Amino acid sequence: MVTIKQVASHAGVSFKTVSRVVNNDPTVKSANREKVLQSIQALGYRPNRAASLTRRKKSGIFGFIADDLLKVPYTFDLIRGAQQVAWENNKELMVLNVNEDRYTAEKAAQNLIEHRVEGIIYAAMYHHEVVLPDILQECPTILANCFCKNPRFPSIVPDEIQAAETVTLSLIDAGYKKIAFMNLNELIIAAQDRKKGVINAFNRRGVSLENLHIEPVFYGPAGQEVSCSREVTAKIVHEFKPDAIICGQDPIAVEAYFVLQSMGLQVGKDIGIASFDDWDTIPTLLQPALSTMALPHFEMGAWALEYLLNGREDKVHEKLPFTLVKRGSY
Amino acid sequence: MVTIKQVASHAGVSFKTVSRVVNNDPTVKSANREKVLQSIQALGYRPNRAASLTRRKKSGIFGFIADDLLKVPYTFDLIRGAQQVAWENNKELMVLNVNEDRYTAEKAAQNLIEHRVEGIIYAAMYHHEVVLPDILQECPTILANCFCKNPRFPSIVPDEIQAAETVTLSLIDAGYKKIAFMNLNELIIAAQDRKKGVINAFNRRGVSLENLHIEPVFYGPAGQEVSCSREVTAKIVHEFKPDAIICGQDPIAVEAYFVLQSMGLQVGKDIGIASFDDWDTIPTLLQPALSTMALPHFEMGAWALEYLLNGREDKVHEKLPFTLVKRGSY
DNA sequence: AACATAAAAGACAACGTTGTTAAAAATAAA
DNA sequence: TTTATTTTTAACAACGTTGTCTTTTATGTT
Repeated sequence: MVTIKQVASHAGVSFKTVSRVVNNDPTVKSANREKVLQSIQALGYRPNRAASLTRRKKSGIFGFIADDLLKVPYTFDLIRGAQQVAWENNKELMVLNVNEDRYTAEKAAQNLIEHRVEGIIYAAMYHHEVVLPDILQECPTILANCFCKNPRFPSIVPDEIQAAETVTLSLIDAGYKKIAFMNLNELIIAAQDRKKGVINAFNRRGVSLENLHIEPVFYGPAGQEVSCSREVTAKIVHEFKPDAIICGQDPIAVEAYFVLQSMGLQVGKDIGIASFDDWDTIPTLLQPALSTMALPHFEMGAWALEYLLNGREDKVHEKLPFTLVKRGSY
Repeated sequence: MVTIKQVASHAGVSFKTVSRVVNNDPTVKSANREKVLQSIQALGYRPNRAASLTRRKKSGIFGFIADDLLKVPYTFDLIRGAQQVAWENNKELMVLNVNEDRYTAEKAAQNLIEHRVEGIIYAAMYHHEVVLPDILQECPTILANCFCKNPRFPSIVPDEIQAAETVTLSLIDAGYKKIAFMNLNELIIAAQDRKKGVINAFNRRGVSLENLHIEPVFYGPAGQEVSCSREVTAKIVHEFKPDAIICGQDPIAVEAYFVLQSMGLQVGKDIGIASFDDWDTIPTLLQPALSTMALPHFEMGAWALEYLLNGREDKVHEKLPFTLVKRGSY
């Protein structure tokens, strides 16, 4: 490949002048700058990042380690958010998808550190606790959409309580009186916190908890969960007779819609439905479109990169709010 | 950070010996190797990739440019496939998500070339024609899930004709007599090719085309398409009276299921449904689960990286087959 | 015109590695 | 034991940049 020295001799200046032009150093006479620019163009010169990094102290690269689990569409927004902030600051993001057996987080972190990244975001597909390899202590690291035992790692997670409280208040204020909540697997933090949020809302509005029914629809250890959304929907409608149902995630709502339709109930009219996630394409695929609490994935990604970018060292454990996306389902 | 020289003086050898140990050079006495290894451990040495790249000819890095559109869950498999092959060969993949206005493919390619990547995969969310920036000609580049006018760029795309033919043959052979195909927007290549495939199947089995009805359910220019899946489903069932429907993509099937249920028709019993994509979570969310032609995203990603890895220069335009995932919908 | 000063360009070391070649040490052969 | 040969280590250049310092050139002042 063409080097700075070849450009220099082609332009008839010293190679240091070429370096100055490439780095937009203002102390170059415009006549020379012009000559150099033309030579760069003519020879097709491309700076060699590796070489420049040997002299610069900062690499300008940030790492993003993604739990392979990253299968759910909207989680990609975590990457987007981080990348957006990286672009705005002329930084680069190296995304590595990891996977327990094939390519471990340990290996990924090692690669990133060898590239001298300025910081690492470790992101998980769903909000849960993770165990990090020790090597991550060698580099500023922030957890996104997850947390770990070691308090020295800062983290940014969605505010599950706020989300549940917000959507429940919205339902109550819209006039719904009897609400059922088909929760996620109670083993996961999101389910536990959302339960609190729903109850908070009832208490804040002074509504008796007799008008609330909470029941999980996923059981079993993570990864091999069994769903019983349809059965629970049918049972709840028959027995508890709610006028609104909150679903723990958008796919549950899809199943609920089917069951309700088969029972002759019209969503949005005979019964209100709300949900969590804003799982791309699903909410608008339904009729009426699904009102759902959108996870702040993009915002978490952006927040995490911003944290690293600012060279912060404080061990924050931040929570970001969900956003209510109101559509026609209640 | 710790350098090779610091390790050397700690271990009491020359820095070249440390370099040899790091690179697994067998010509190091095991006693010395041991000493060096311990020093590396003790000092927490991490090789500096940038520095090593100044001397090595190959960077060991491949670039992956993803059309931002990458919003659909399964498309992530393109990246997974490429990454898998990269891992197996001890290479790295730099994934850059691009976006018409914010971060162009041009800019992404420039960055990758500055990192001296050995090759670039340019991947699109859906199978369509793309326009590539000229800079990509400076580096071995292959298109995945897309193609472009310039024949000098090799490409790997899904075999739409094969897919449509396969699923149609499967339906005919399962005894279905009247088949409706709710196609994608006819402006896109997938819709055009699948139409051919469906017709091929009818011809191969000698079934009259009177038993086939093809109609698109998306209209308008890409990006601002209007869907009329529900209307078309209802109309087709009333007028054409098919015993099986093929949906152009899984979300269309979701809508069809709703319409059919509302008409009192049971999928898998009264009417067969098949689809394209294997759009994660959707097929198994439905009841009965949806039989669908899975796009070979993972395989395309892997194939593309393999192509680059082998230093191939031939201008192939390869097609990879879909896989029929048979579930209960027909 | 002479001088002082500021602006621009150049020379050269340095970055942390690997490649090459020479030297030293270990081993085998005589 | 000496010599030849092989194995192992070391010395030093090289990679393509940027940082620092010096020199040259241009500009302004008297």
